[in-house]
Amino acid sequence: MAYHHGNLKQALLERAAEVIAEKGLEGLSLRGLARDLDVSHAAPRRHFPDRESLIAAIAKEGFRRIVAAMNAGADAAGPDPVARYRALGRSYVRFANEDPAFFRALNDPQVRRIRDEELRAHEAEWFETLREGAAAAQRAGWHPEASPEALVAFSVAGAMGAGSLFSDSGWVALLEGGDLDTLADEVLDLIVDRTRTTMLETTGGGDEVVDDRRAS
Amino acid sequence: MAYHHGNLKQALLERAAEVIAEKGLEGLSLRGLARDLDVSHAAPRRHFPDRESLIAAIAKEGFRRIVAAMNAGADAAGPDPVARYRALGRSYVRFANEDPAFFRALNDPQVRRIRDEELRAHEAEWFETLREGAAAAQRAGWHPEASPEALVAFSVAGAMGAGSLFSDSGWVALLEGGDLDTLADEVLDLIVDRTRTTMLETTGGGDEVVDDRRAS
DNA sequence: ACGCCATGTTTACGTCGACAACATGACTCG
DNA sequence: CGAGTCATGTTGTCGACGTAAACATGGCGT
Repeated sequence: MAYHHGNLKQALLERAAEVIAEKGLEGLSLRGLARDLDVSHAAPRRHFPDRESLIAAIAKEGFRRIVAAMNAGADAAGPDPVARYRALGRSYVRFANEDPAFFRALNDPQVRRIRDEELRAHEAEWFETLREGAAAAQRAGWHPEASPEALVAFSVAGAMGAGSLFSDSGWVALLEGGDLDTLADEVLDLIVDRTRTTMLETTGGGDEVVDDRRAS
Repeated sequence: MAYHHGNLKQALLERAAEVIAEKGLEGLSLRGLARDLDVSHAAPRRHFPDRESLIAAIAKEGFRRIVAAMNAGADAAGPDPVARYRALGRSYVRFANEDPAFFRALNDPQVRRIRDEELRAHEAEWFETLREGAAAAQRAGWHPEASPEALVAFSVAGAMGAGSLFSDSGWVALLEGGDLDTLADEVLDLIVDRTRTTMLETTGGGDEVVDDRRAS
């Protein structure tokens, strides 16, 4: 039996993700992790000086994964900026739906209050990904009448809101029938509202755009 | 000196609201409240059997206040269903912006996981308020092409998302310049998108609707 | 071979939620 | 008016947790 665990840091992160999925963020304790990994209660301290830093590490990884998923979704959506923009949001919501507890943990007030340069940078990167997507879509004729910053705020709000909604079984239970994926698609359609593209120039335009619902 | 506090329950709720504003929900402890109110550490137990029930009580009051604010906003917006719908959302975002910590606490995963019939009923009432507002707006010609349930989901997502965004100084800091109230108005405009009203029937219509930005 | 350093252990302290046993005093009813 | 009952607060205790300091182990480089 090794006195040293070998790769305790990684094991902690992995087990922590499991615990969050099972009991949520506030069910996560350093001592509990230590027990689960058959290690003394103070061992995790060598890798994470306090609970907050463990959570910060998990959150950083989470934002990294989300941004990666969003970029992958956009790339799969092809070159059209509006389709790419829609795919950003759709990928975000899909992430929220596929790993609800993890997603909710990322937006937990407890996480949002952590002062950590790296974490902030990751958050900002997510934010900027949406900003650039919205800006590109607008350059392509989407909502030409709106101010760019309003479109950013609208995009962030739409994404976070849809993520919150679809990651929470309590809210989902209040939605009547239908397939969740389909409903999420419809919500994304309302957010992106493709007939808005260049509408102010060519009234009634937009009918010829391809349906990108499944692009992500 | 009274052996009995007199109105400990109310005092606990009030002090709890302060603590949440100062340190967030996880900074709230029964023992801490007891200290603040110069009462023994077990006294709060007589009124709230555990921490969760205290939080549930606060959350119920919160949803009650939010629904009241939304209805008041809608009433102030006049009879037009679309204007009323917009006012529902605008009031929600205003609430989030005016009492950020309290608003965030209401959407805390910790709260969302509480099993409490009354709390659930209050949440559902909020949800249904938005549902009815969206349904009325649609009957008035708003987004006639969309499925009602998609509009509900879109409304809930838009509201929660905008609330999350504007109640979080971290996110707000990433928004560039401008007045927050104005930006919130613009976001609500993008959500409601009044030129959408009866657009499919009378293409290009909607220019004659009054501006209800300040209606709430 | 030696010693340093990363990594884990042990012990300890203070806070917390929760529980049980007890104290006080207000209010009721005979 | 006096006894009892009940709501409300107190004290004491337990186990879990975060955090910290002192100590142990063993791998690795010089």
